[in-house]
Amino acid sequence: MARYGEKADGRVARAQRARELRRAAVLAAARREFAEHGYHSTSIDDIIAAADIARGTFYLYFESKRAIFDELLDELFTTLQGQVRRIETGPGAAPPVEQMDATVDRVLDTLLENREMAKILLREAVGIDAEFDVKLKQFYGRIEALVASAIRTGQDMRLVRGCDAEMTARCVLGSAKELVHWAFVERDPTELDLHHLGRELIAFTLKGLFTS
Amino acid sequence: MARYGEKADGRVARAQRARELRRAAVLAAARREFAEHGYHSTSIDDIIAAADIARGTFYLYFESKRAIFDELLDELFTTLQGQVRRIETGPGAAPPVEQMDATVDRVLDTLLENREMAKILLREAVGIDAEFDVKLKQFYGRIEALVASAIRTGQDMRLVRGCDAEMTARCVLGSAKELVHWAFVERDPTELDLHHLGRELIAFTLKGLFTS
Amino acid sequence: MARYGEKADGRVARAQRARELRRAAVLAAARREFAEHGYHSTSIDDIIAAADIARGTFYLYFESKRAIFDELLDELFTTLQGQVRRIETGPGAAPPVEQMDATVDRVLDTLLENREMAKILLREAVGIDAEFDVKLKQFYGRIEALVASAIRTGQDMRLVRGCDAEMTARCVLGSAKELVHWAFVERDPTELDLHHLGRELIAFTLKGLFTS
Amino acid sequence: MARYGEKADGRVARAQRARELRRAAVLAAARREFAEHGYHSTSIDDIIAAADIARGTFYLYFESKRAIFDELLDELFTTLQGQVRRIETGPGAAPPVEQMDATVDRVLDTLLENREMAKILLREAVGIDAEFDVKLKQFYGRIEALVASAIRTGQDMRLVRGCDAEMTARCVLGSAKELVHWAFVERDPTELDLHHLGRELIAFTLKGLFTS
DNA sequence: TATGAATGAGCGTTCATTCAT
DNA sequence: CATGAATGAACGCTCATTCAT
Repeated sequence: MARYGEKADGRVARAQRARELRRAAVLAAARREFAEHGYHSTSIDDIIAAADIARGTFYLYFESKRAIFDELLDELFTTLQGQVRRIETGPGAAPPVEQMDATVDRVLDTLLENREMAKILLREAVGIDAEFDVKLKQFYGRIEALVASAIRTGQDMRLVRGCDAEMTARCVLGSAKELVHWAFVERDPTELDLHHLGRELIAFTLKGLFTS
Repeated sequence: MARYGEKADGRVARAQRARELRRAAVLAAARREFAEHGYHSTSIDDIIAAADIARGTFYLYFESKRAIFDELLDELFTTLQGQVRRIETGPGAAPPVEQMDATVDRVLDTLLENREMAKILLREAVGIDAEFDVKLKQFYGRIEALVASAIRTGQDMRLVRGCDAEMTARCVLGSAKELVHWAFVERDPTELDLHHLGRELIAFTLKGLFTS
Repeated sequence: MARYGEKADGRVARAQRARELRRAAVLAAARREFAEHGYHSTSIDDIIAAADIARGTFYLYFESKRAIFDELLDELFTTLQGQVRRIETGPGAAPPVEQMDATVDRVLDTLLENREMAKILLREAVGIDAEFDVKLKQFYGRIEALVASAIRTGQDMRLVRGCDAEMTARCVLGSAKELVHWAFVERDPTELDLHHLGRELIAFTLKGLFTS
Repeated sequence: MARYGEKADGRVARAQRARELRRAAVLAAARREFAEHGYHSTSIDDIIAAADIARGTFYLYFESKRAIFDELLDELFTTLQGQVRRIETGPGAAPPVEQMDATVDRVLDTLLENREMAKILLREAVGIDAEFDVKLKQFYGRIEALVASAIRTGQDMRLVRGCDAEMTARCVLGSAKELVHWAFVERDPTELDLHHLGRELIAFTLKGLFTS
């Protein structure tokens, strides 16, 4: 019956779980510190003090300061990318504007739930190192591609102006980033009406400044 | 006749010029290094190697690493702020859209002429130190205020939609920043049609995505 | 029984002790270097080489070069001040000269036990920084005040000549400092008869040069 | 007739004189700076600014910072040593105490005339480097030898107690140094009655504290 | 002779990472 | 697995000295 094995497995599994809990606690501590002070101004000392672990323990769970920062970013990237969905145009699909509204609300809610990492994402424009720059570029690149593709679809449907899809996608992305930066870094997003903010963003994005 | 005086003045003036040339060369080297690697990843060593001067020489011309960075930023801030003008609405003023076009073109040309510093401005989002953060915030804050004020004026004239002026100004600023980031950091701005880019930006800003 | 706790406590206590030993070793190394070369001519490099530790290790134990120097000085100040006592004149007190003898012997023994720091104290007249100058001045000031007060008491008792107490206290202090400097810096105090030296100092201080 | 030679000599001599004036001016500037801030806290920058000369010019007149400091010290040493005279005991000589009085007054006046260097001498106990320490030791050693010799003479004449001449000479020297330090470094010697100070010093030196 | 721009060895300090326990 | 003392490369900066003009 492999009782020993079972027992051992149980022990191993429990240890595994404990390990994961610990790891998550360190990640959480690092997230708080990075969000508060930025990458460069956060030292390993800050993180281990916040996580209440020893110096060496940190390196049992993470390869380096860079690695934990990467992991935190990847976590947010993955979560966010799950919220941004291609706009469906098939029969029976919800109206595109409704889909946009829903996506924007989902993204804003996700950012609110992860507001520490959101701050990091918006603050650490670049400058950590070349690899980080590439990662950031890829993340925004993917979103931009989605937006550009939506623009092209909209153009095909005669809903969207005949504009340069790539450049305009950047403009859309920039509006969103700046507005979110304003809300999350300069203001306190818990005290703002994020739904209203989403509507203003979409209105600007779709209609621009001019009265129609 | 004062030949001696003239001669001495000549020597002093030549030395003065040499000094300014050297200073400019160090500034240029630092500009290249900062633009390439960002503030934190650029060391005094990098700068003096790029400028081909000795350690001490650097400190003959600049007080500190921070000081040279500041000077480079201020240089760009001053130049840029001279290009952004309040839109005139009085009788005899050019049509607002023409004024916007002109301002956008001027700014894009200025950025092209200072593209290394433009990269720095767009890359170093924050995190150098508190003073720098304030400076950056003030710079963008001034522009945002200008845009918000233009939006309010436009609203009074029934040209602009009834939107939240502050949030929308952020969106406008964000569109511009992101588009310029795309053009200057991810692409090579010398190979792009900046005039076309400006038109796309203005079109998006004024009309949004929708076909009118 | 708390065997685990005991074991853990034992480990912690041992680490604590090791830390203190190491700290003391660094202090000793610094003391030797400072005594040999003075504050300015002793570099962190000298200290860590003498203590056979790495650069960073030094900063685990001391905040700065200044801090370790201060600690060494304060150590001596405290020890010395405990040896210098106000001369008792109440009934049942030992004769003043006996008290002086005892104090001088105690101080000389203390200096002998701390001869490296004694050298520092006598050598670093001033010039490290303003704070240090103040500290030194205060130390000697306290002693001078004690001596001046003893002189005034002696004058009241008609034991001491009618002299300027402040100036004469300086003379007394100067005699002692110079004699100790001679013994500790120019000679090897371990090869001198410090008791004899103390008697000579007191004889000079009390009786001067002249045959009575 | 060697007219040319004479003219040339005249020119050379005039240049020589100008050179010496310049040199003296630099020395004076350095003296002021060293007296004010001490050796370590005085930089070449301070000296050339005070002397109003160029960096390179300094090195035309002096080999190094150390060299000019040495020269200033030597200057004072020489001047002072000329004022301290062996006490004459032959027939027809003035009474020893009168000679002491005169020497002390001469030395105090000389120190007053050279009070900047006096401050340096008293402040820079040591720590500049080994060579400087030796120089200082030799200077005080010579004075000590003079005093010790005077003590021995006095002992032969039964004027002076049977004390250890070397140690007691140190005590005498120490009294003087400390009193002068008090007057010149801690007080303003121009506002003190140096004659009175000299009398107190001699009284203490000869009679000690006790009432005779 | 006089200049002052240029030099570079050296300083004190920091901090991400390693490793013996 | 957990610890935290130890490490040392790298940093920004200073300043006595040199040297081309």
